Amino acid sequence: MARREPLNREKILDAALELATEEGLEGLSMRRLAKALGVEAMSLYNHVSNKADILDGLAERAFDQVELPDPALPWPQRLRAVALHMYEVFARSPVVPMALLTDQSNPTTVRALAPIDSVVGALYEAGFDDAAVWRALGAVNSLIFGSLLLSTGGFHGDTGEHAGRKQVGVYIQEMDPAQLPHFSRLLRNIPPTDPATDFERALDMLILGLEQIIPF
Amino acid sequence: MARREPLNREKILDAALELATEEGLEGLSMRRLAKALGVEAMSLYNHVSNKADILDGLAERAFDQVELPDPALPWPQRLRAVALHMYEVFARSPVVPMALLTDQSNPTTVRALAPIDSVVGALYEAGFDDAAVWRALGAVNSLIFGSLLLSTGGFHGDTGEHAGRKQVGVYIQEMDPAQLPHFSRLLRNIPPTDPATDFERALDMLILGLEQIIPF
DNA sequence: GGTGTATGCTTACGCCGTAAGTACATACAT
DNA sequence: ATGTATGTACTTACGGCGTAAGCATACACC
Repeated sequence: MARREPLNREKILDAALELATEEGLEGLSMRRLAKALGVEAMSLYNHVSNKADILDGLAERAFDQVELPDPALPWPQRLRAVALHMYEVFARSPVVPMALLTDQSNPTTVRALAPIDSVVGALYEAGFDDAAVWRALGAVNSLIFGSLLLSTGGFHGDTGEHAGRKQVGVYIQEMDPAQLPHFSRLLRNIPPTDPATDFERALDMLILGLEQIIPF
Repeated sequence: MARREPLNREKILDAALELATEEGLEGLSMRRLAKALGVEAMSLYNHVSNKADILDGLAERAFDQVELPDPALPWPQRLRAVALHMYEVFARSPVVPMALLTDQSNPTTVRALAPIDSVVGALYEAGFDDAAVWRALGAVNSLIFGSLLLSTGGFHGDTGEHAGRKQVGVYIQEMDPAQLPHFSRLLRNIPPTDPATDFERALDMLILGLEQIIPF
């Protein structure tokens, strides 16, 4: 009886990322994941400790892909580079920001936190004190994660919805232009923008704002 | 046999908000909600069509609490006022932004979309074209929802975590200051900031940025 | 009193994460 | 060559979830 090629953590994470990318976070279940690997659900527990562990692994892999910028660069460019890379990496694996924000994942390894450290370093170098660094870090993270979540799924009536048009069309028909004049005007003319460049512009505005309040 | 006080949608929404505020979105289940109302789970379906309907109801109530500013105000102040009110209202009911961003709720009524319409109106008045309005709306929403989600729950290693100290303490101990020098310095000195005022500052920076790029 | 309708209860289905126990293939010691 | 230990996988089971379907009951109105 031919023994099956053995399972391991990496294979599980590979399959989990693929499944979650196709089916979303709620489509990623231990049973479906096992089935995709040709295995029973409980067998997974020989290689990962639970579902949160899988999500942590995916998050860690993602953080790991974020390139850290040359520390010699001026701080605004460093901040910009890290934030953009984080956005791009997470946009490629939308499960990860979703899992992070819903507290289903909470990676704490050095590898995962290195990009954050880089951002914090840039802010300290700019001359901000602890409180200002804390606030600025929060603002940058909010923008990154908010943009990601709004552009993948959440609240279609509101923004993004990557592909656009499809669901938005429903709103246009249902909406009474007399009651929501501006919003319905906007929806009638949705421009073909790309979430990534939209994020980039917002980030630049934020960095501009930061540069204007650095203490001297 | 004493007939019980009849159920209705409002009572269900009241209890749902209370339960979700105490137990979080994942603690809000039809069974637990029914138990809190002294009723069986399936009885709820006589008054709401499903769980998403309950979440839509909560979101709508929240949006309804957002005060719309005097249209006579200059557009930056109007934008600021709506965004701040949205933040405050949602911060009071953290389930709502969570449900919106995870696509478990998607309200489409006029009442729910009025604040958005107000924001869009302010941006058009500023002179932005469709694409710029679309982007600015996305940036504002990202900041609002990102701030809310990061400060309630998501990714403690990263930011906010309202009460602070407790979980952060764990990180400080586990973290190697040699590998994450800046981040560990920051965590050692977490200043006692309030998420709401942090959001306010970030919003002001964003509005400042918007004012600088209005076309003339 | 009879009937229609709205409300609530019960049961059941197919999911979920995972605890606990079992079967078995290989690797090694004797 | 035989026996044993180890690790992997499978099976079963528990208590949760959302909700479809069917049944019981209490009231409003004739």
